Amino acid sequence: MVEKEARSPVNTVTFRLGVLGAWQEARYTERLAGLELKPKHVALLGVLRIKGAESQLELAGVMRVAPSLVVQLADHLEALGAIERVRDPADRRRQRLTLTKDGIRLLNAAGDLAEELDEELTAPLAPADRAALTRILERLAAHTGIPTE
Amino acid sequence: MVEKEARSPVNTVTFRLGVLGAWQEARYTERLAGLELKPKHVALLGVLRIKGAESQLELAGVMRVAPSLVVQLADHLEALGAIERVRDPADRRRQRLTLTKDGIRLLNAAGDLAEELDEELTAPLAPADRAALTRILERLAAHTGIPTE
DNA sequence: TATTGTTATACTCTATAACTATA
DNA sequence: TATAGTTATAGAGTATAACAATA
Repeated sequence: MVEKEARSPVNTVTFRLGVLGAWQEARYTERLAGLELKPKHVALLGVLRIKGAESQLELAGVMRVAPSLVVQLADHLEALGAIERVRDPADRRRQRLTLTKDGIRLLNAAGDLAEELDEELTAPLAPADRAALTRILERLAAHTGIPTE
Repeated sequence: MVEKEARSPVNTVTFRLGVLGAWQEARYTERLAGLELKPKHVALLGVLRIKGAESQLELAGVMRVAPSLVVQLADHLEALGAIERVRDPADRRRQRLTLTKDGIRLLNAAGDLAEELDEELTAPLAPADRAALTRILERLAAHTGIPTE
């Protein structure tokens, strides 16, 4: 009979994802400051490009955040000129959000910043491991229902 | 001349680590509730087992959180009987924190919960990819100075 | 005077609840 | 009456600043 070794939680994937994720997100937040964006704004823009959104409520569902948060994020993005809100003529309660040219530029700029951070983070990894990490995280994201482009 | 493809930030390692990490940490927080612990408490216990701490200030440095937060976390863990605070006789300003038997039990229980979540999260991965993920995250943790047991 | 720990306060993020407009 | 969006409020988490004890 094999006694299971008591492993410290700090060595689990769960724990390390949490710590590394928070660490990397903090650094991303700093770099995004120049664009007047925070990661959640980027997430909203990203979802818009991937699949659009027939309503803000739908967007809240996809992003798994409260509808009231989508309002705040969209307010800011609209003020930046990154998105446009268009009332659905068929149902005037709904606001359709669309990416503007400037929004696409912002999203690409945010993408460049994220890639820079990727480079820095994965610098100590062998090329094969970098590729593996990218592939595995994509797999996990897809499996947990996180939007993927 | 190769034009670099504009990649969406949502497909970067940086962004996915942030989203997956927050998602998994939220689930871990739920499961830990029964132990009256939050992830930061587990982190403190974990660091204590790995390397001990000559002072709370040192612990704050290792954990990369404010000293005032260590006080709160330690207050709670002491109330649970998981740690003991012992004044350093040589320098009575310092509080040395030590894990108790109960603290070790709690840490192990928290480890079991994290392993359960690991199983669930990595279920869709091939065994080789699970191993790769564990190995790569450990590598990244070590490289960014995150404590490792 | 400098350092450790603690307490008081404030800020950020985000959710819940209440409200408005439209259906 | 039900739904989309919005606004108001509240809570969690954590940092910064002020303070106390010891060196």
